[in-house]
Amino acid sequence: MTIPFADQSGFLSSSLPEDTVRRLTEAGSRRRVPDGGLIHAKGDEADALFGVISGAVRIASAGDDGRELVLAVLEPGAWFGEIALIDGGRRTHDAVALGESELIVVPKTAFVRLLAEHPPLSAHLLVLLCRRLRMTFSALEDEAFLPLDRRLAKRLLALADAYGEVEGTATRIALHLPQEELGHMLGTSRQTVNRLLGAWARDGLIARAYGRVTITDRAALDRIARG
Amino acid sequence: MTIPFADQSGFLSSSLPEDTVRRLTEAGSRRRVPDGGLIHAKGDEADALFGVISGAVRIASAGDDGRELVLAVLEPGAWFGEIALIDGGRRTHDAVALGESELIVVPKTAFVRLLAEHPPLSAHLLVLLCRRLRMTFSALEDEAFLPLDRRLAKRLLALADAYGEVEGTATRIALHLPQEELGHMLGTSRQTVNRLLGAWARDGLIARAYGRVTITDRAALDRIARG
DNA sequence: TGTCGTCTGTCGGCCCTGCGACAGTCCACG
DNA sequence: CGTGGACTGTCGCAGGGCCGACAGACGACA
Repeated sequence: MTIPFADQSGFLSSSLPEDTVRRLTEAGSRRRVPDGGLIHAKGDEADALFGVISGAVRIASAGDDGRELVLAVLEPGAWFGEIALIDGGRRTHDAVALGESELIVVPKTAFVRLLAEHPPLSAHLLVLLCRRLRMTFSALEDEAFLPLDRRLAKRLLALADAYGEVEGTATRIALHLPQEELGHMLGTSRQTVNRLLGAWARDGLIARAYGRVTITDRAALDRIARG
Repeated sequence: MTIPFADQSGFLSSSLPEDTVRRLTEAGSRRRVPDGGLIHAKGDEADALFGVISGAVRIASAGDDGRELVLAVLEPGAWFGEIALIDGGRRTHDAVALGESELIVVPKTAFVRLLAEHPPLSAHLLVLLCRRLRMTFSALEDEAFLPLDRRLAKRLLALADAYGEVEGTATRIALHLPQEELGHMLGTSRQTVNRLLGAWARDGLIARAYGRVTITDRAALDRIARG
């Protein structure tokens, strides 16, 4: 499964003229959120756009039972929350801080004003929404088509791209990442994730540690991800 | 599973000022497509926006093997193909005519010009893209969370909404709809669909015919869909 | 009206995955 | 520095769903 938004680390800042980003940041204020702090919940009314300055934000939605689907983990530079602002609807997901995080909060009124006064913004938002749509389509297809091992391999590689810290020939995913969390991301159980990781660890593709995964043979993992 | 786009029968025409729709239709030409005709394939370069005048269009993407994921079946009044036009990328899905169909084809150049000359268009496209995103999110969640019977029930109800023909107390889905096609929509097998439909037919919720399904107890089906 | 391709209905075997259970390990926090 | 909570590793069972197979029903089209 791809991680929608994962390559959106730039979101606004990489895709919009520096000018626009500056206006947004100036219109907003900073807010510090503790680890696990709820930024907004699915179904909330929306009153702001957010940007990640430091830390990380987990975008997820919960099912009827306790299950949870993690759509993305956003890193610094990413912006989120624009959907409900644009269409006036409710929030589509829960957003929770992963580690103590700092955000930029742009009030709805300021965002709307900027949208009206600064025409380039809407043109760029169109492109960015299309990109999100493509990523979500891709996630949907992966979910429907790919066997679990390919999905897990893709997800690990994507996490490594976003959060990898190189250690010699290996890449450590610098996130607190219990196997149950991986299960949530894939819509599967902790035990199944454990079994796959176990097999890969035996073959030397990855190394497991407490709440942490390190990729030791990226090429082999890539081969699994591609089928 | 919800059907993304299913309530987009109006798409542009219901959400945009009549004025804009007129400009679009005037900028385009009409094209007749035979049953099963390929309008565009996933991965194609995009050179036009399409609107459905008559017939229907199936939006789907194929997996590596023969499998296929049907995202939506568009009815007259719906527009599609704007994503690749906006972001300049490839087509995200296959679009195939379902029954002899007539389309409006708006060339890319005309669409782009209208986007530039007619500011309200981009504002409305923003809202519409957000709506599509929400529907795709919803499809993704359904795929991840809902058991098969609920997904099938939801899909039948959505199809009945879009294509139902009332016959007394029953609603016949006026589409050629083999069970294998239903399986494709849900990412499951024909046999599993058959088993579920069989159980529901025994309980009087639906009636099955050759390539056709009729809903006879909508309330009960709704209860299944809601869990 | 006959024929052939499509669609339905149904089995049984098999595999994957979920789930409960439980022991062992790690580490955060007091 | 000790302890409780979190996480891992691993069974085995049960259930759901896939797949191949095949007979029978339907209907489009000649």
